[in-house]
Amino acid sequence: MKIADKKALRRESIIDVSLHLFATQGFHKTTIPDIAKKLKMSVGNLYNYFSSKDILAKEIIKYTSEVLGDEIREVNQLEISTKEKIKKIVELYFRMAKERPEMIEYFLRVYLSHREVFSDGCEGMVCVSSFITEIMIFFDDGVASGELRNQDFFSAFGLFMGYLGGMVFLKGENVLPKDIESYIDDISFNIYNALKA
Amino acid sequence: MKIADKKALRRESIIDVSLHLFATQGFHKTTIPDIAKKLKMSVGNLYNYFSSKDILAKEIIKYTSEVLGDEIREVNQLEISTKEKIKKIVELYFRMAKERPEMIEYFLRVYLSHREVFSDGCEGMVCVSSFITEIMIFFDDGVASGELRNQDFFSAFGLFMGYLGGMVFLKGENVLPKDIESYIDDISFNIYNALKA
Amino acid sequence: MKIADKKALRRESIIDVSLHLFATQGFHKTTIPDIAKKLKMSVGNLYNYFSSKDILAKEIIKYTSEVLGDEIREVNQLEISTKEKIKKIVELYFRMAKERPEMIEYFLRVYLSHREVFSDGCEGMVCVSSFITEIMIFFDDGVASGELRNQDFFSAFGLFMGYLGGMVFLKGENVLPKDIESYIDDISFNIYNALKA
Amino acid sequence: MKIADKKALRRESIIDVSLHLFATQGFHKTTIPDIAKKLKMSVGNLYNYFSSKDILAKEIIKYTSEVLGDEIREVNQLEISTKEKIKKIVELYFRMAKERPEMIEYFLRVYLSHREVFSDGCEGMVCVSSFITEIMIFFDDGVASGELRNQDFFSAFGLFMGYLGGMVFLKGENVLPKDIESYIDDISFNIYNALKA
DNA sequence: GATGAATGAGCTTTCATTCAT
DNA sequence: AATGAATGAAAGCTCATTCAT
Repeated sequence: MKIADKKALRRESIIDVSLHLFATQGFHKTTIPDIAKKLKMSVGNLYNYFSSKDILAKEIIKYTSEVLGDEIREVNQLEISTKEKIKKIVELYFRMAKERPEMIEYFLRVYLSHREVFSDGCEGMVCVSSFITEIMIFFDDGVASGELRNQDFFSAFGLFMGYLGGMVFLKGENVLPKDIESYIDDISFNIYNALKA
Repeated sequence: MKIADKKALRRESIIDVSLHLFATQGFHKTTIPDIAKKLKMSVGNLYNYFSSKDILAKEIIKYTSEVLGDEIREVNQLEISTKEKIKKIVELYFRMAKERPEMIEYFLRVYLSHREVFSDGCEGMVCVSSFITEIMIFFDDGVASGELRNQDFFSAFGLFMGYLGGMVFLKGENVLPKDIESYIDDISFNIYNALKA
Repeated sequence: MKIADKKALRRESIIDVSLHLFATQGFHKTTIPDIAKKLKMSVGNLYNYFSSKDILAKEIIKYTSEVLGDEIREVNQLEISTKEKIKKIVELYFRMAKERPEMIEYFLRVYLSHREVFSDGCEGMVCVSSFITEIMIFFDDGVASGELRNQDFFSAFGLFMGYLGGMVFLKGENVLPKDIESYIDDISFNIYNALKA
Repeated sequence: MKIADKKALRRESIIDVSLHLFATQGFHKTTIPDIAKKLKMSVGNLYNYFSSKDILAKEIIKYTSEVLGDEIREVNQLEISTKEKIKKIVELYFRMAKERPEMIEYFLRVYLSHREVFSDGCEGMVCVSSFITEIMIFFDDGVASGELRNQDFFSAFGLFMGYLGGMVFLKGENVLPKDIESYIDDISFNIYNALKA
């Protein structure tokens, strides 16, 4: 394997481990030595890959946004109704919340609430644009096909994503009486009703 | 004034100042000396009122939840349709987000994302029960009057509060093209459509 | 003793100990824990007195400059000839270099050569102005009385102070074959010859 | 070109670049990777030429001392009066301070003030002997020809070099009101007066 | 010789908390 | 009740040096 590839792999493994630790233990409770230890890597070497903890946090949100964006793009490209797309998106969101909860938790618990960290370099959601763009496409397509009411994008975006985020937050607090995936139908239905033409 | 009253007042002013600082600067960026300084009080004395920073954080979320709960209770007690109540709640939420942004920001940026702090003593949302209870009453009343569809409470709660929280987050990120209060009608409409019978 | 006095004393003892360590071990080789340890004080508390290592370094040079300035002022106030004043100043400089070598060494080895540290806040010798001012007075008086040739001040200052500093440097390198105080006459004579009218 | 020559060239370019960086940024602020980067060389390879940062620093001072010594030797070999030689030396010193300030700055700001670094291997000025030797020759010649007063060498050396170093220091601090070269006459005059028979 | 990823001790600085007054 | 000096563990980050390739 080439050295460049090896470096890229190492880089991704750092993102992976940090994402996990930040999401589960919190950004401030997770120290650089914690991350290095889990990676069996020296602290100094970690800094060869990411020159500060804040920069690492920003790279993680970009990465996360891309992964989520890619998944939604696939839904956008399906030849199905907007109603069905909504369900697909809710499904994939909750599936991720179950299988790779770190990603959604990172969004909710790190990105959303450490403005000091993201204010410099991630202003105006530029670091989550991959994700936002796909939601925008979903919405525009729905409006274009006449299935969704034409309204301010952020009003629709806030509903969709605030709702899903809120549910995952409730899941994280262990207050949901049922498995989160059992809410898929109800929630898709509510979203569709809210947004339909 | 009695000494007990004086103490209660002092206690509230600590909550007030801390709420403000935590919400604007972040929980970790705000130090106990910062708070004491702003209160013109010694750190030692501050510890006579709240025995740790974490306990202070928990008392603040209880306080905030009560203030928000009280406001919603007033709406619940009005003799108006559920549709109108939705609008009133959206209005009061956005009004607070504008006039006393600390409260909503504290919810979003401190409570939501520092599980380490709130996990011991605020499990399962007990520290925000005043607020949740009122939303529950609102929902049950709506269902009882036949205006709202009978569905899992958390499914409805997630929609309502996730949506509002999401909008305030977007406001905080300065990405909303319009003043948040201009969204009141759209959002109330969406929520009503999502929840109506 | 009043608390304020106690604090002032503590502050001075920090300056004293740091001056000593910086001058003998070098600025970078001396760590804050080193200083704290020698003072039997905690690292954190040291930061209550000086908010950074650089600031501490700047306060020390001001302090040193004042002490030296005070000594020279006394000479300036004597009713003696300029020739005699030169000798007095050389004497006091070498006496200090012998009795409190840290001061002169600090000048030579810390202040002179860590521009990064002093560039912000001590530009253009403002931190050593107490000392420079007295040399200026000495020189102006000498010119006024007709004993010294009227030349550019810096040309005279460089001679006087560069010479004395150079000698102390040589002393520090242990290359002088004789005790530094035995050079007093020769050096005073040279300086006088160089500057006399 | 032979391999040995290539190595010598490389070695010199390392000295050159390091001298520049140490003199301008300070010894501790300059890292080995900084130097390697500027040389477009790997750090590992740099260590093939100089086995530690300290050793590099010592080689630089030797090199610098030789360059300065060579220049002064040329003056010593001229058939001119000691008075004229003084002026020539002041001229060359200030010319260097202007054209290749790194050298003089290295003397003043690195060699002079990092005793920890030079104490092992450069004791008693052995690393600057090339330079000192020439000054010694200058002085002995002047005494032999009857132009200079016979005094302790270090007393004369401290005057000459302390003075010149002091002036360059003042130049570096940007406090000199005039260009340093405009001081040549005054300073040469002062030095001559101080040392003449 | 040449590379640069990797090491890890050590640095400055912060801050929740305590406690003598 | 009130003060704020004092503590000290722990954080983020740096960098001279090594060594597998």
